[in-house]
Amino acid sequence: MELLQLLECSPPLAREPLDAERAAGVARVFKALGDPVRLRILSIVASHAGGEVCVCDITDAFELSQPTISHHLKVLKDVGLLVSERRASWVYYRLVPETLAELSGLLNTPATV
Amino acid sequence: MELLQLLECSPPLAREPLDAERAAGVARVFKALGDPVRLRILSIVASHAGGEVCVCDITDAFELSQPTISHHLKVLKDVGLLVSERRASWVYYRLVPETLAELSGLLNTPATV
DNA sequence: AGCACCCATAGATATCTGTCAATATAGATA
DNA sequence: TATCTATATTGACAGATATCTATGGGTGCT
Repeated sequence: MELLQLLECSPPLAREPLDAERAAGVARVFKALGDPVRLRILSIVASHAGGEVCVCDITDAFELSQPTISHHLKVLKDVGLLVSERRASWVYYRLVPETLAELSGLLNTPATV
Repeated sequence: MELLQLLECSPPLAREPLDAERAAGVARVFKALGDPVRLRILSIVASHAGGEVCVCDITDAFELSQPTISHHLKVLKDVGLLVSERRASWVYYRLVPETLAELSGLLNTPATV
């Protein structure tokens, strides 16, 4: 099952105990967010006017090697938080807001549900 | 700075690029959520009627050693997602809904902000 | 064709992490 | 005090991960 589909059919954590299978899928996404560099990359992409960012712009924002940034982008893409598109020599990354929204809903507490 | 305070004064990821210092703090919390066992523990505590759960009940829900569960509880507690209280021989864990709510807010996308 | 630039992949390595067995600590009870 | 139960801590170890260098693949330009 796709991760986004799994997120879509998962009730908030505070509603009922999460079963093992869903927990494994959801944990993959949170683990992707559990790195400061990836959080910053995601934030750069998510907050960028126009909605997409070139890899070169991301690389410039860090003092890390280009392969390291490429690795982090792949992790974020693999869990469905980002998508990429190549145009000419450049590759552009965009946020998948649905995935972020599903995650947000998962964290809703009884008061907010 | 306390992690909850840091979360409280962090704008949504999609509002502006997260600075390195905040990213480090926020990543700690997401990293704690990035393990399936911890997600299930958190969900058990969060969804439990009465709001608190004895460690023994959590241990019974997994086929893992007691020290392993204790370790995961410590991780969740260290990032401010859970608090604990000892009463007699037993230790009870409770959710900190504010932390969960702040995380949820952090993930809000432009459409939802 | 050749070159320069952008990005991804492969391989290596040091560090981090999840797990367990063993042990320690704290409270209750006899 | 001795002992039992519940939980935490310690130490060890296998596997995961973040990072780098080196290399490959794709695109445009001359």
